[in-house]
Amino acid sequence: MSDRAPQPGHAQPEPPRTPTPRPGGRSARVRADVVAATLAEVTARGYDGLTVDAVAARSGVHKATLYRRWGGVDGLVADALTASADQAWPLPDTGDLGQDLRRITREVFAVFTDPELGSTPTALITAAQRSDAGAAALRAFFAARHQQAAAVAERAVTRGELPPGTDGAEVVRAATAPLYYRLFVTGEPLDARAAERAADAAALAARAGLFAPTGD
Amino acid sequence: MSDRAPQPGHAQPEPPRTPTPRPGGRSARVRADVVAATLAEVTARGYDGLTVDAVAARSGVHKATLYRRWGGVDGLVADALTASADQAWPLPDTGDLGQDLRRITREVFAVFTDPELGSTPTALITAAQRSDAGAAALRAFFAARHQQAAAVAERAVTRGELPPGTDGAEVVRAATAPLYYRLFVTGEPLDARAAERAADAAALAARAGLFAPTGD
DNA sequence: CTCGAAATGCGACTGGAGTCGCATTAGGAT
DNA sequence: ATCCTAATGCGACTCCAGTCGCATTTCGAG
Repeated sequence: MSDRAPQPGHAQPEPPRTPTPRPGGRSARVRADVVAATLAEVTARGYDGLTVDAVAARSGVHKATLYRRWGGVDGLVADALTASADQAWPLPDTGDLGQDLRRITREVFAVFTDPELGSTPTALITAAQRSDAGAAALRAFFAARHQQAAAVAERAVTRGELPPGTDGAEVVRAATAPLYYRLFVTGEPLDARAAERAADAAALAARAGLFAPTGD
Repeated sequence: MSDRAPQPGHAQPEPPRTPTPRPGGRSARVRADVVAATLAEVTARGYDGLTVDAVAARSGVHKATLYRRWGGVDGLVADALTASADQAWPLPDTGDLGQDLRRITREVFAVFTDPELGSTPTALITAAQRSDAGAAALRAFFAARHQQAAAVAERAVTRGELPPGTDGAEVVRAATAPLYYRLFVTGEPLDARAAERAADAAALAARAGLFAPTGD
């Protein structure tokens, strides 16, 4: 407000000196607000109703800032997904692989068939498929999920229930894939029996050693 | 044409006589052009590059007509998908369920990992997930695929390889779901080994009777 | 405390998607 | 052959997502 301070004179050649010197600052607060607003918007209005303007209005951050830092709706979704990747799902430990896998698939079933619980992850996953940034965030998201859930298979290996060397993440993928397949690819209705069957089939294949290197 | 005379003088109240008397006409030709243009556009520019204007320009059909009849990009994709649902995939018949399923999953793998072959179905599936019309078309598309491919399981039942009452479509879903799961949900890379493992796991579960009503 | 630079706020501008009313064309029926 | 009507062509209009240049604020450094 005092004077202008228009970088006069100094046009010396110092291009790549400090590319990103001080990113930390209020940016952190802004980002938190924006992520929260994005999640709230995507939950309230679904993916198709998600607009940059709405996130700007809800978060109090200017629209141009959102476009500058996130590049658009895609980036917002990707960032929200990244922030959501840390949250842990309840991981069962019943002492039996089949039971554990059933719990996992039932949990997936319960979350995504509940309009309240499922709207946010559904919208997030749908939205993330549309951009490279979103796809990368989605990969990281599921990688974290798989790695986390692989523990049930690893415990089964320890118990001697599964052959050593079994790829735990692959077991989890086999168990949950039919559910996500229906939810996000074919759009077929999902029921509890399908969830159980998928878990049982995965457990069966895992016990047969199909997910171990020597099982080939 | 003889008896059914046109009541010219009769101004009697006949509101719901012929709401949509003659839809057939050049509409068929227009539709064929539009579907072809939509497929060409979605193949050439991907889903994000698909615009109504581009389809209008390529097909020679006016933009307003496209919006009137198809409602937008979503409807165009849905119609293109419906038109594509009839095309048959090569269906193996090796005499062994495991081999047949492996052929199927390898075919899926081959198509979707080939940039040339896979771009159209990939874009179509991605696009279809964004609207109700597209989702409905996608369901029909996969229903046709499943019903078609279920034949390999039904033949296995006839051979005595699978228990009677086995849900053939469910077997196919189990075999292919892990592939589509990676392709369209997690975005993980797809390899031939994963395709084989999915087929083997499905065959194993099917033989164990998990997809038969008594298998519960 | 003061200064510098980056990040944000701000509003106007642009471009294209989508809509509307009307003129024209084409197919079906008498 | 001729009329009737639905379907299409046409262009202008609206509206909103996304961009740009500049003013302002805030954080880090000295």
